[in-house]
Amino acid sequence: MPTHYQGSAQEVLALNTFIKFTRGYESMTARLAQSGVLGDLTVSQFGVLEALYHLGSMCQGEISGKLLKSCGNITLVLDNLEKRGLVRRERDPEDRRMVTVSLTQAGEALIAQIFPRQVAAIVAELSCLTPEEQELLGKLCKKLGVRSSI
Amino acid sequence: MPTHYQGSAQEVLALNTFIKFTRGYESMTARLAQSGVLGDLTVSQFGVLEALYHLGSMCQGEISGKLLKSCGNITLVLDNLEKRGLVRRERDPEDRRMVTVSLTQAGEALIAQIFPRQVAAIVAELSCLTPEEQELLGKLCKKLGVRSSI
DNA sequence: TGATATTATTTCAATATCAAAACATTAGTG
DNA sequence: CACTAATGTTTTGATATTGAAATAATATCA
Repeated sequence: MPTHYQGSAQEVLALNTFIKFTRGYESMTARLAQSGVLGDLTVSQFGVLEALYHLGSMCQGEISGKLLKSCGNITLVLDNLEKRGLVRRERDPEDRRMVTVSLTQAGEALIAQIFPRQVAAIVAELSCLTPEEQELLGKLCKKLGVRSSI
Repeated sequence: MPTHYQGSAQEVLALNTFIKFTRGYESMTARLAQSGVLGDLTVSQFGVLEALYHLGSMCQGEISGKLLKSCGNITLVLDNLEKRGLVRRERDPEDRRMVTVSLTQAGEALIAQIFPRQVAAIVAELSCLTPEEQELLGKLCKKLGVRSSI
C-alpha cells in the first residue's frame, strides 16, 4: 500500500520508506506479541524484567531512560509487576528520592525461562533476512535512532 | 546498547538487529509525535483522518485493517474524532451491520493542512539516509512486514 | 421458514502511555 | 540557616490498545 500522495520524488520516496518501516515494525512486533512466548507478561512488563535481568538493579528513572518510556508509565508497570511479586522496590538510603528496583527470585526465574524463547522467536522472525541483510538493516536503523535533534 | 546475551552468533546478530530496529522506530516516531506537527491530534487520530483523506470513506472494519488496530480501538478513536466534528458515521443502508465513516468538511480541512507538514517532518527525519539507503531500508522492511506466518 | 453460523460493531476490564501537576527530597546559594 | 533549584517519583486525567463477551444484522441451509 504505497502512498497516494502527489509530491516530489524525494517526498514520495521518504513516505514510502516510512510506511514500509512502520509496517515492518508493527507487523513484526504484533506477531511476536501474539506468539504466546511472553505468557501472561505484557510487552512492557517483559521489557522491564529483561532490563533488570541483563543490566542489574536500577532506579526507576534509569528504567524509564533505557525503555524510552515516561516515569509515570514505569511507575504503573512496576506496580503491576510488584503485585505479582516479580520485582521489589526499595528507597535508596543514600538518596531517598530514588527507588531501587530489583528482580525477586520469582522474577528472575520467570525472565530466565522466557528470555531464550523470545530470542528464538526473534531469530525466526529475522530468518527471512540473510546475516548480511540483518547487519545492513541494523546499520540503517542505527542512523535513524541516534539522531540527536538537528 | 547491544545485547548482553551470551548466545550463538546467529542469535546475537538477530537480537542486535532487532534492538536497533526497535530503537530506530521508537525514537523516530517519538520525535515525530513531539515535533508538534500533529497539533492536538493523537497519532491514531491522524492515522484515521489520513486514511479517509487518501482512500476515501470506508467502514470501521476497513479502517481497522488498514491501521492494523482492533475494531474496539477504532470505535474509541472515532468516538473522539466524532466529538470534535472531524468525521461522520452513517449506518450503511445496504447492510446495517456496517458503519460508513467519512470526513466532515472540518476534518478534511484539518488533515489537508496537517498532512503536508507531516510529510515534511518525515522527509527531514529520513534525510540522514541517502535515497539509495532509503530504498534499501524500504526493501528490507518490506520483507519483514509481509511475512505471512511460516 | 426457522435454526444456526457468520460478520460488523460496541462494550468492558485491564494495561499502557503521556503530559502536567503535585510531592518529596536533596543541592546550592546568599 | 533559609530560600530557591533541581531531581526523582507519584498522581491525575485523557487517550490508546487489546481480547473477550455482548449485540445486532445478515447469510446459509436443512
